[in-house]
Amino acid sequence: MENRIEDKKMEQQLPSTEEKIKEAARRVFTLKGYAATRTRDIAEESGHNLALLNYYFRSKEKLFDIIMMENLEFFIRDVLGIINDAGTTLEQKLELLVEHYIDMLVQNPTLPIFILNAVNTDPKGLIDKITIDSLLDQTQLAKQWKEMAAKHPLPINPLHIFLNVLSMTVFPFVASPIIKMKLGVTDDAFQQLMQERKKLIPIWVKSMLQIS
Amino acid sequence: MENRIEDKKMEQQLPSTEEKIKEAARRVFTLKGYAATRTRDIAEESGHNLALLNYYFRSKEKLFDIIMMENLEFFIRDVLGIINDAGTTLEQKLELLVEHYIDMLVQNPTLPIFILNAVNTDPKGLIDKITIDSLLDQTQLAKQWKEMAAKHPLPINPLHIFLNVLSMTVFPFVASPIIKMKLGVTDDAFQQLMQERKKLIPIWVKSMLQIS
DNA sequence: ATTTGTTTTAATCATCTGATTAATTCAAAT
DNA sequence: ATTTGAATTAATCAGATGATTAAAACAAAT
Repeated sequence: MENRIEDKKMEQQLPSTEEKIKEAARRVFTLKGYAATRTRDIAEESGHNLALLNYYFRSKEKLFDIIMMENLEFFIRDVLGIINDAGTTLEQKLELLVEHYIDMLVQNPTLPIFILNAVNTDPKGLIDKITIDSLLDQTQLAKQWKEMAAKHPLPINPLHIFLNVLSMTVFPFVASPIIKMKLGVTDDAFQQLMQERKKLIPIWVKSMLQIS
Repeated sequence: MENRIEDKKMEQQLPSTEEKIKEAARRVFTLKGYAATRTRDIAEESGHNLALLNYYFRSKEKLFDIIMMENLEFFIRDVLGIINDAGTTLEQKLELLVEHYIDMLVQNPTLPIFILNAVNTDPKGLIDKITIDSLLDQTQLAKQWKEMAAKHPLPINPLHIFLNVLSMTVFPFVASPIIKMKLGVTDDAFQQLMQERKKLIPIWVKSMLQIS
C-alpha cells in the first residue's frame, strides 16, 4: 500500500470489471433490446464470467434499469443547458439543439431505437422514469417562445413544431437500416446527409413558423 | 347434419382456428416484438392450445415471418397505386400519400415500431424481404419529380424531402407513448393532432421545396 | 506467514420456452 | 357402422436462460 495514490489513479483510468460489464451490457442491450439480450451475451461481450453479472448487479433487470437510466440521462444531458441559456435567441437555440442532437446521434445511432422500443413495450413503468419535468414550462426556451407567440400568434398547435424538430432529427437514425439497404445509401453518404441536416432542419422549421 | 350448408357458411364467416391464431400472433408480435413474445402468449391470446401453433405454422419463426410479410405488404399496399397514378399531380400525390399513411397509422399505431425494431435488430436477413424494388425509378412519381427538378433544380439532395415526409408522418406514432405520458397529451388530443398533420405536412413540404 | 475482504470462476439449480408426441374428438366419406 | 383424415388437446421433452452457490485466486493489512 506504498503507492496508494498511483493505484487509485490506475483504477480510475483502466475500466474496472464492473465498468467493463456495464459497457458490454450497454452495447448489447442498446443493440438488441431487453428481451433479445441474454445475460450470457453480456458476459461474453465483457470477457468475464456470467456470475460476475449477478455479483455486481443482482439481476438482468437491475442492470438494464441502470443502463436505461444512464442512456436517458445521456439523451437529455446538455439539452437543459442549451434551452436554459438566457444569452441565446430562440433561433440560436433551435440551431444548437439540432446540431447537438445530430452530433450525439451520429456517435450513438442505436440509442433512439433502444429508447423508443423500451418505451413502447415498457417492461415496467419505465416511462415514468423519464423526467421531462413539468418545470419545462419555466425554461428560457418556453419564455422566449411565449414572447414570440405574443408578437406573431401561431395558428397551429406548437406541439406540431416540437414534433417536427424531433421527427426530422431523430427518425432518419431509426430508419437508417432501410435507408442504407433499400435506397442504396452508403454509410458515408448517410453521414453526409445528416451533416447537411444540421443546417437544413432549422431553416425548414423557421419557414414553418412563417407560413403557418 | 341436416343443415350442412348453413354450417359451412358459418365456418367461412367465422374465422378459422388457423386464422384466429394468426391474428392473435399479429397482435402479440406487433405489440411486444419477436423476442419478448412467447408462443404461450399467442396460444392464450388466441384461446387455443399451444400445440396448435406448431401444428399450423411449424415454428414460432415461421409464424413470425408470415406476420412480418403480411405487415410489410400492408404497409406498402395502396401506396404503389398512389405513386403510379398518371392522373394526379406531384402535389396531389404528396397529399394523398400523407393522408393515406396517417389514416393507416391511426388504425395500426404499433406497426411502425414493430417494423423498425425488426429491421434494426434483424433476427434474420429480414431486411431483404422488403421489396422497395429498384423499379421505383420507373413510377409516375419519379417521372414527375424529374420533370419538376428539370424546371426548378433543387440545391439539396431529394432524399432530404423523402426523409422529411416519412419522418413527420411516421415518427409521431413511434414516439406517441412519450408524447402522451410525458407531455400530457390525451388520446383524443393526439388523434386530433394527427388529423391536422394530414393537411399541414404537405404544406410544410411544399414550402421546403420553394425555399431550398 | 496469517488473516481478511474482495474479486473471479466453475458448477449447479430452477424455471422458462419452443417443440414434439401420443392420444382424443370430430366431421366427412365409404 | 366403419374408416379415414383432419383438428384439438394434455403431457412431456430437451435445451436455453437467469440466478445461486461454494470454492478458488488474489491483493492488502497485520
